[in-house]
Amino acid sequence: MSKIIHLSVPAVSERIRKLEDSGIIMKYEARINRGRLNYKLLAFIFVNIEATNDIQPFRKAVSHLPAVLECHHLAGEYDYLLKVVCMDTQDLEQFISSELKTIQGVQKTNTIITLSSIKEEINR
Amino acid sequence: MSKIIHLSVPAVSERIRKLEDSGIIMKYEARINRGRLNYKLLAFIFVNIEATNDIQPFRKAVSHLPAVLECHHLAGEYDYLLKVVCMDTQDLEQFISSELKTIQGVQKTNTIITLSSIKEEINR
DNA sequence: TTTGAAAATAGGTATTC
DNA sequence: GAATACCTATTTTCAAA
Repeated sequence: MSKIIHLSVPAVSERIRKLEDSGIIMKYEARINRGRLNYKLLAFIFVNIEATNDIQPFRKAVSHLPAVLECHHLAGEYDYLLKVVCMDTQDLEQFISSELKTIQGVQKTNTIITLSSIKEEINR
Repeated sequence: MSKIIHLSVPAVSERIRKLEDSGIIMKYEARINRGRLNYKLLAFIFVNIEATNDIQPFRKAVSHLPAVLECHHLAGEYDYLLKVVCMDTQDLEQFISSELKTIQGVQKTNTIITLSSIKEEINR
């Protein structure tokens, strides 16, 4: 008998299986302490893309950059928002000049440094 | 024999145990498809806090708001950046006016709506 | 290789539509 | 009466020693 949820083990298993099958649970993953692996700098970078032809290659490029944790298409002044992790400011500079700005069509960017993170979850 | 990594099962288990014990692996979690649970709207909200006295209560308050996935302390024009999930624009309006702006010291806010997410990972 | 715990499965009942 | 969601009991699997 499961203690918290007042359901037997098989009943819980069955519910989980249904969530998996229906795609509500997408995957399971380990949560890594980035700081311990020396990725101590978190930054948000707003990006504007020059031409519509550049959009698809840009999306593909950022998808493959390991420093880019997130990439969101935005409504408003900027086109995209990137969430980026680096080791330090030098590493960030390297990322911006040698990786981000070398992508075709990347025009204006605006980088905001995070001092600390009060909360960081992936699921609601 | 593990196929991908060319290591025996006990060797892999031992590595995982060390990562857990050292705090590099912090936890394991299921990744949920938010859209399937009707949380279809993702927004970033910049926030300024009026007085230094308001900071600690603000941090505590946002930590407990389920709609707030992330809260980062920023360098630059704004003090904090929130990543927020809602069901729709009406739900977002409700969040901003009835939850966020009722927190003591929350002054100027600037909300940016996400149209789509190209990439969304938690680990580097 | 062994052993113990956890997960999967089988079989059965109550409830809902 | 068909489908669903739960139970207990049993078997199987898997990981730690």
